[in-house]
Amino acid sequence: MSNLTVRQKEIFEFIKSKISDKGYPPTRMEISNYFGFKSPNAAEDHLKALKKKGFIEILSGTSRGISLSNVDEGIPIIGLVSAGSPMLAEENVEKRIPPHPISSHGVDYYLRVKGDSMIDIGIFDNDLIAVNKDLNIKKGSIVIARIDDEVTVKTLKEFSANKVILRAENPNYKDIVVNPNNVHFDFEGTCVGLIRNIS
Amino acid sequence: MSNLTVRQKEIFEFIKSKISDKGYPPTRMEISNYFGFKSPNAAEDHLKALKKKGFIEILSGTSRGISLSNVDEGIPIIGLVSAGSPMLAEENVEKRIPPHPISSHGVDYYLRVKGDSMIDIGIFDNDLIAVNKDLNIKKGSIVIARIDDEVTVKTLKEFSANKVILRAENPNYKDIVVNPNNVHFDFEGTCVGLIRNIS
DNA sequence: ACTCATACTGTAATTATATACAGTATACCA
DNA sequence: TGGTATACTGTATATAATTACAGTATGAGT
Repeated sequence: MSNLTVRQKEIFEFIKSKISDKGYPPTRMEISNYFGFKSPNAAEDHLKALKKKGFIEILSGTSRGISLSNVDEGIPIIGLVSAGSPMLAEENVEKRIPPHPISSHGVDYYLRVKGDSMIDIGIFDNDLIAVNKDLNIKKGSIVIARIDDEVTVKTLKEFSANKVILRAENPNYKDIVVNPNNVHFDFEGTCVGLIRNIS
Repeated sequence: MSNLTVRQKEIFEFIKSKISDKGYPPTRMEISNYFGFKSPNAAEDHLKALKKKGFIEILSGTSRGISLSNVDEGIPIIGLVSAGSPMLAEENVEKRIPPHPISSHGVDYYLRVKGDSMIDIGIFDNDLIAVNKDLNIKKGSIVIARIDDEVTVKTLKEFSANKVILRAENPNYKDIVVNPNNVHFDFEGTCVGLIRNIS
């Protein structure tokens, strides 16, 4: 999405919004009217730019023949996280799937759960948890944290400038006590939902 | 969906499939070509019939101006089930939400879980379980069963002509042993997934 | 200085599309 | 037995839509 100009992005968003609420893409004329262009060719030029940059496909001779290119479609599933790489780095994306059907917060990605440390609150091995990375971290939240490049899901019990306590929801695990000044520590997000496939 | 003729249903399905895989609705000509009509007016007539029956909306003067009417969109969430009513009766539908993002089987509806009888396998109070109603019931499956108009979710332990054993996944609950000949008993479906919102 | 990308105006032509009108034939309902 | 719905063919036309060509103007990169 990054190598689009501001104007091109506006056009692209307009096309997406038309598709989602009307059910079909706009014509050149409709784009021009919306943006106040006096010539349909202005829209044509923009479409060509979007095509060139790989964001849409244009079917020639077809009315409203604009298809969105399915790059980056869907919410990414993050499996194993490579050391040092940002959560959403492409190398960590297992695949992409549709949005969470009922999450009341935005979902930035799904994280595949490894292990049984959270089974007492119903988070099992191989479940997908829905993560929002911008929500305010607060005591009692289920948080996704990174400690020295290791990513973990735990309940946040305490949270101050020099002491963080993370608790597993499984009596077999001990609390993790961290001083963020001594180790590399980051909150990666908050768990806002869960998805499980039962086959 | 019921008061459509066979032909009309075919047309309607064709329109839906075009929208979902091309991203825009078909023209009269494209419909005619697909069905082998020799006149675009055959398609026009069908569209008018579909409009009259409320399945689509047509925007006049607009190319590909066909919108699906949003009746029955989404997978229903079933909350409390009224005694005697079929699972999917409209009175039982709490709301409708998008499909399960990763379920490998079809999902006919979601059932809102009440109680803690399945917590040992991570199914908690208020979770939504995804139910497929046509899957083969087999030992070990998590099944949705109706016993004398009461709907319950349990693991199927035994299953023969005159004995069914349903087991809760929580040691505080006893097995439910049923003779299908003596009580009103039905399998309503199999649990194929789970969704949870964490707020 | 030159090219290229961006962001448009203005005009115009071909073709894609919607859609009315006139029929034909079958089936069902009252 | 006449009306209405279904399911088409066949023709025709106004208009919706794509899309090429010719410009103008600005800013970035080389």
